[in-house]
Amino acid sequence: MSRYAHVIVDLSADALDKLFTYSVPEGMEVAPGQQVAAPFGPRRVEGFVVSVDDVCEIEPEKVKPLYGPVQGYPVVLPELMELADWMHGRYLCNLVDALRLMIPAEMRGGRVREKTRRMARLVWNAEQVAAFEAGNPRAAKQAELLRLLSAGDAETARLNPSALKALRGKGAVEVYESELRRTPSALKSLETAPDFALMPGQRRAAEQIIAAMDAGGGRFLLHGVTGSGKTEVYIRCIRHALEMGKGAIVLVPEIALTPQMVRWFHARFGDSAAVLHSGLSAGERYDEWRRIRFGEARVVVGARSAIFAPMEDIGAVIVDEEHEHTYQSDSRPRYDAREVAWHRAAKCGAALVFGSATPSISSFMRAMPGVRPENRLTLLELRERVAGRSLPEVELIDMRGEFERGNHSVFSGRLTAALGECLERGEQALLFINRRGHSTFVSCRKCGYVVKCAQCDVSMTYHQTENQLKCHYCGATMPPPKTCPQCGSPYIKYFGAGTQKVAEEAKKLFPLARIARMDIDTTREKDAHERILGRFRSGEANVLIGTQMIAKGLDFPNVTLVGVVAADSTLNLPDYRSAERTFQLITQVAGRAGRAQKPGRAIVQTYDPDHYAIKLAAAQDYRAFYRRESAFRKSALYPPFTSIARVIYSGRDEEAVRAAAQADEARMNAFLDAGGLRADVVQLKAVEAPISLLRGEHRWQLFLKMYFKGDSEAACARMQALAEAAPAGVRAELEVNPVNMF
DNA sequence: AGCACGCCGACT
DNA sequence: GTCGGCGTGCTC
Repeated sequence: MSRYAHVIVDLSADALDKLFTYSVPEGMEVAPGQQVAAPFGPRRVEGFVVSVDDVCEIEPEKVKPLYGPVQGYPVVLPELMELADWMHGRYLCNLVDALRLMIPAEMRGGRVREKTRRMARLVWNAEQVAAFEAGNPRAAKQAELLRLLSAGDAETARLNPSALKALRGKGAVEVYESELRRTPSALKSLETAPDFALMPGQRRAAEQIIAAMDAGGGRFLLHGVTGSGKTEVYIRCIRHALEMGKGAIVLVPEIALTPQMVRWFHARFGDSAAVLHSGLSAGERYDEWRRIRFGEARVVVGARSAIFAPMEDIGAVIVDEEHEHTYQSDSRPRYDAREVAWHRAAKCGAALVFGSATPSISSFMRAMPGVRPENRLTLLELRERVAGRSLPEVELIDMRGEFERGNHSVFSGRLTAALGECLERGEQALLFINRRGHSTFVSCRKCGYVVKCAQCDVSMTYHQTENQLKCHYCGATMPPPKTCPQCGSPYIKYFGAGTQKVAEEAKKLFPLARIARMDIDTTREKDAHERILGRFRSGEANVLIGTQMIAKGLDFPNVTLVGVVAADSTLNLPDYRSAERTFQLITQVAGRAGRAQKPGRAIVQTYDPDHYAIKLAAAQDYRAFYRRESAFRKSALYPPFTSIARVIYSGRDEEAVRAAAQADEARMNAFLDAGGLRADVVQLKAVEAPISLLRGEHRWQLFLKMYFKGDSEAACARMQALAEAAPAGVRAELEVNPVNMF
């Protein structure tokens, strides 16, 4: 009986999102999840075997035989094949798009290359070596080489080439290729650390999760104030998973920003910990992946895509800082790692733990009473910081008063005084400003003209270090104008403050300040994060000024002051989550202060001190914020009470883009009426996107908001179909739960 | 995704 | 008359 393999070819196109049937030649071993090579039209493609059976549903003469397996083992575990299938339905992506997430990119297209090194090995035994040394007193270099190799094999690159050549000629030494495992730099430290003693709250939380693991699953929201030791709870759960003979996956928002977390895990779990993230070199990523695939590493710490780690028998899946939007992918497939984690944990009977000091509104809602069991998270709370440390005292400064008193600096009187005292005591400070660059916009004082990017509908930011205006959306640069391009007046003014300006003013104001600046501009190079944080950790720098990337997860014992330079910079964005993001940011940044013996203090500057997000962040009252914010979402019909989807249309021809969006609005209306879905819809509208021009392309959007219980899947499927059928010259892309609203 | 086939405009 | 534009369709 002939056997057939049903294969998804490794090409991403809607027309190829189906199984192709190949015959399996006699004697060839293939299994589901195996990567195979196959003929495809005139060419050779690679693909993933989905199933193997003896059913062939197409005309037998069309069937071609497989060339063969690419790897000797299934690269996609059965569990992950299922997960890919689920994603295919959930995220409306091609199956191959999901499958591609499950293996390192270097394994596709025959690109995989083991990194090898040429090594030299001694062939002769000790007597032969001794005899040679005795007989050739003048061959000192060769004798030295022989002695070196007696101690063990060595890389040829480190050996004297002529001596090596001579010895190879004599048959004394041979050279071989050795496969090399690359160890990511974050894992190179070999320090080890014992587990800490737990506080009662931590112990209760860990015990509950562990009990659930023993019972075959469970979902938890670990809400712990900053510095309450959530990591230690994770570690106990992972230990328990290992004791059960199971593995664990830990997701962190962005691994480059949490090197401390990685070091931590390696110190605790040694070589059984692996890291996976985009900052690894191709080879490193491949090696780590294989260590997991073959069970050498049983704990994975990684960013979003680590949820697809080829780990068998998972006991715990942990999502740290679950409120972070980096868990949502912003390119195809637009998956949400938290949802995938939820699904994967459920499938393999693992405990799922979402941890945060500032949970997302939607997660916290799931931890409230009355939620159906399949959507429920069990709330675990850590109300205290470890070792009796107190939360930082937070002080709000009304910047309007400062301005009226004639203080036009970015620092209020209070922050200036506090920073001065902090530095005098020999302690460290963190200054947070959510804008990079120097001035956020450049404008003419006479006519009000604002310099905008020619390619994007966005004002340009002045960068002093390069003396250039930059567009933060497309990266375009231009020299700052000397006179107004519109009215010719010479009164060009630079408004708003970014990290560069804050650094500059701090330098002027505080002679004691040794400043380190951390934002995208200073962290472009590899390992720059580590270098900057290293300078700060060692005390070489005593003021760290940065954007979002200093807000999270940093734990420096000597930091006693945190300054939030402009708390409302994120508050007035056209996004329903702006209050939530502002609250999270302020709470998280403030939480960086006072993490060791010395008490901490945070000073939050704002022009809007009465806004509930800012007031409640200062009070560090998550519960009150949750109540306020969820009431707002409910009354204004925003998620999680509704769901939002949109198709973004973009193209160079403004008219064509507009027409495409409006035509689809009409089609969508017809679909909703025909399908009886009208009552599920809050709003459907084709409108110009908030950023109407990006990289020279005009943008419109078809915006859909539906009630939570409505059939949004059907509506999204239709929107996806419309997007795929967009006219030539217009790109259209569906976004369900868009990451941002621009 | 590629690559072939196929039907309409400007070129030696 | 041909070369070549990229629209449509197919790949087991």
